[in-house]
Amino acid sequence: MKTSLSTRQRDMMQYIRRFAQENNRTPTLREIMDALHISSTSVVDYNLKQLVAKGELRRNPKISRGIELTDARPVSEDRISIPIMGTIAAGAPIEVPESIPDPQTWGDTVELNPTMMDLRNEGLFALRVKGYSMVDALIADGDIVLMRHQQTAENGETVAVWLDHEKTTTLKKFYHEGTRVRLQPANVTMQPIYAAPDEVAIQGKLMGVIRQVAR
Amino acid sequence: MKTSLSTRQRDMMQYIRRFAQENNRTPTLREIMDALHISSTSVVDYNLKQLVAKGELRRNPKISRGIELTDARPVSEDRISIPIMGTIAAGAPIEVPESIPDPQTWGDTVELNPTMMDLRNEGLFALRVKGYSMVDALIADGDIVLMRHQQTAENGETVAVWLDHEKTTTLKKFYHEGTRVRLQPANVTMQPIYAAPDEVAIQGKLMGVIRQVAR
DNA sequence: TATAAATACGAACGTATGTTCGTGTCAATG
DNA sequence: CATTGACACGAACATACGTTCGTATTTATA
Repeated sequence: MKTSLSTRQRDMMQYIRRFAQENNRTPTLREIMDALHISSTSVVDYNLKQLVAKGELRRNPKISRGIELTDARPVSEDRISIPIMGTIAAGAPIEVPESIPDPQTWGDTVELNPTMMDLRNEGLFALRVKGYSMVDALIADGDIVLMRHQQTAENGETVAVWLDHEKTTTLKKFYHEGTRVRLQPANVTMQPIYAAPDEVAIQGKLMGVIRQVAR
Repeated sequence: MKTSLSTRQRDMMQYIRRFAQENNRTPTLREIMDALHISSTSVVDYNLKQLVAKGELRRNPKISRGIELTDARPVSEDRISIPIMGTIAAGAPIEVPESIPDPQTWGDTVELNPTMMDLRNEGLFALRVKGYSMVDALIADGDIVLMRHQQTAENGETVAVWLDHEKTTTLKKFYHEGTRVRLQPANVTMQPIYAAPDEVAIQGKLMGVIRQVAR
């Protein structure tokens, strides 16, 4: 049922797409008319109706600028922005922010949508990974790790923990074990660290990883 | 110069953002009026002017629905959709598609934007990883790997290669070595595979990895 | 070539939408 | 208590924008 478009209709589609792209809104009949040197809005209207019939567009009567592109609208507009707050470097303490600052002041951000990662938008922040200090957690140099601010952890969750004696923060799997906590590297060949609960402070929890290896 | 907003103005901003998000167009004065139970368009207009003065938005007089978010990203910004074509299971041959099918027929997709991964949109497809056959490449169970369809590779690139004798496809680092090719696991403790160039077929190249560990 | 279907024309019209303006309320200030 | 400035009201108004309609042109079809 792939009805073909007339030249004019194809031109109109192209114009509407470009216009929407550039202006964040769809054009009016008259804008289309002027751009394509059509002599009457009724001609535009006529062809618009054809395009609607052919499924290329939707139109909302009663609403000015009511043209809508049928394709350009994956529901995933529920996109969330996450601020990139700094860097994790091998050995160096992780820069974990005290709190998430005002969105206005964010610099770099990562924008996620549910098709790729479905996170509750709450206390999220991101860090760039520098070096290979976390290969044992399957995290490489250049990765971006997504974290959520939180002070507690369930057993088995990977968290950023502040170690009081080392004066550093590292990324480990967390386990409560009665009077002590066990911090387990993801790499099974490495030894866990044990500590008293009040010697460690959970800074955040690992939610996801993004890695780009080529372009 | 961080002028603060009145409650009403904050509500209006919030509503306008949400409306724009959902409808791909900004609301009219009357829509704002109804939504926020304001009794006159003039009140809306008044506060809109305030918001413009405070730099929160731009307005295009002469144009209906002429409100523009200052921080607005263009509607169909450069977001790219990548079809999730199947699964990589440990041991099993990788399902690498012969070619990218028509977008119309895509089922699941991942949507990327340049803030998280900046890829040339050309021959891209994605696979879900099942099992731990690729931990040595820092790829875990549940990850989504992003690949590009291609038949050739530069030295050192991680590619999906079809092995003629094994009748399987695996993910390895690729090296030309004169008359043979070396397929090197990312894990240095594992032995490389050597093969004649005509016994292997490069199916695609690893572009990125997406991992979600919690929500 | 006759006829129908598709497309184009342009003006009139009606509604959607933004703007203006005189007036009113309320809190802060002196 | 008078003054002032921020904000709200509502109705009238102006114009941006979509729709309709009778008529012309072009294109396909018999």
